[in-house]
This record gives sequence, C-alpha cells and structure tokens, in this order.
Amino acid sequence: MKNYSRQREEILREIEKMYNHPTAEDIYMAVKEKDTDISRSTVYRNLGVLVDDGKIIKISMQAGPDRYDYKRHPHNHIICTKCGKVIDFDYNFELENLKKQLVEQTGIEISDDGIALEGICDSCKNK
Amino acid sequence: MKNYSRQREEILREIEKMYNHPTAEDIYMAVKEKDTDISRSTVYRNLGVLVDDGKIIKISMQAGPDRYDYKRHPHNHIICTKCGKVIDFDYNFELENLKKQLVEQTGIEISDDGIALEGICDSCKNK
DNA sequence: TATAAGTTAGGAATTATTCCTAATTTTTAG
DNA sequence: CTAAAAATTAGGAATAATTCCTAACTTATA
Repeated sequence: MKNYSRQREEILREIEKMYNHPTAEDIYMAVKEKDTDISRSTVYRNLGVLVDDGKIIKISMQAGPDRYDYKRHPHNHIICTKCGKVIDFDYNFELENLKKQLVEQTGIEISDDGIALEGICDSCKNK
Repeated sequence: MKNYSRQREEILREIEKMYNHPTAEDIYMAVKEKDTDISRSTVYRNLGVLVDDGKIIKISMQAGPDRYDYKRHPHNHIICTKCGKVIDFDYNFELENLKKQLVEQTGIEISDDGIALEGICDSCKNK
C-alpha cells in the first residue's frame, strides 16, 4: 500500500532538523539543497502523507501558508495574531483536563496535536 | 477614519443570521440574493474589517476556505479533521484555567475566540 | 523476472484571496 | 447647502499556495 521512497525520507529528515515551524516552501528549499531534482509536488504530497502517518504535524495559519513541525514530544502551539510567530508550548495539566472533559461531554476525540491557540505574544504586546 | 457603508451592514446582518460557520463565498452568495451588485472583493474586504472590529471571528481551516462566525457569546470551535465540520463549544472552566495559566507562564494573551481544537467528531468516529 | 502498485518530476490548473483602478458614496468644513 | 477630502465600491486582473495530471521511473509481489 505504501512504498519506500527516498524523497519522503529526505523530507522527513530535513523537517526533523528544523525547529522554526517551516512552510512547505522552506522545506522544499532545504531538501532541494541536497537533492536538486526534487519537485514541489513531491514535497506537498509527502507532507500530506507524513501528516497522515503522524510523523509531523500541520499548523494552519490565519494568514500565510501552512506550517509544519516534526513530532518530537507532545506539544502544542500558540500563534501570535499580530506578528504570526508560532510558539511552542508544552502539554500541560489544564489542557489534559480540557480534552478529557470535551471527550466526555461531546464524544469528540481531540487529536494529540490538534490545538492551536491564538493571541498576542509578549514582544508584540509591548509595541 | 471609517465611514458607514451599506454593504458592510448587509454583510454583518447576513452573518448574524447564519449559524453554520459560512465561508466568504457562502456570505457573498447570501448577500448577493438581496444586493445583486455586491462584489466578492467588497465581501472579503469587509470580512477583514468586521474581524478587526471584533464583530465576527475568522476560523482558519486545515483544508478548504476560511470560515466566519458572528460573535454572539464567547464560545470556541472544534473542527473534525475527517469531515471538516465545525462544532461550537461553550466556554468552560478548564479552558478559562488553561488561558490563565498560559498568560502567567508565557505572558501571551490568548484572544477571546482564538482557539480551535481539532479532532474526530462523533459521527466520523463510528464509520 | 515480469507484473502490479506506488512514486516521481515538471508543469498546468485550480482555489481562495488580495490588489488595482476609476467611479461612487459618505463625511467634513466652510 | 456645497465643495473638497476621505472612504468605499464593483469588477476584474493578479497573486499565492496548493492540487492535479501525465508519462516515466522505482519498489514490491508472486
């Protein structure tokens, strides 16, 4: 059903090295450095596959292209609505509780990394 | 700095009547029913203005066009990652705590409606 | 080892949204 | 009220990000 692919491997290894929530284009450029033949469509297609496999996560932005992140340990994101910066935040107790409550109340199962909060980050607040 | 505009009014009144998290296109079509001259760019521009004014909120989707929602009472959204359905959920205690904690820890101020959780909804789970 | 299934590069097509312009509407100031 | 200034509009072109298409190539299967 799914074959090995050198390109997919390269893409994943590249994302693993990036800690700045890269866009598809960022990832394409990074992989292209080593594998000059890679195409954008291959990157986009494999990003989809890697998300489905749970190897990486996709962060939808209010503005601008989607971003991706290697799945290391469970964590979530806060996006600054002013500057667009994506900030990691660690799993925490309240969040765990919130999820539990939602599952109980609504039957909806929240995915491990399917949470993005939005607000104004510290540096933007002081401007 | 900001003038009255009949079109903006029409757009807001239309969104107020919609309870299904409409896309910009949905809103355009609804307004167009009454005001056949309205243009897409007017709708898009005013959606931006209304979001900035805090009259409506914008929901960024993982897939497909953004959605909008009239701001009635504070509530948040859960998006089913399978079928894309947007489900409202009311403000609750855990969420309030989570926000408080984040402000304390990181200095980041979470905006009132800047939370979208993602997961698998009940009906998709049983398929 | 050959057939099938999956994947690729490259680019065209699509989708959602933003941008541009001249005309119109609304507000302001006299 | 009236003229100038500021804001907004319709319509469509332009853009940005992503998806789709196809023929060639790679990987798995039997």
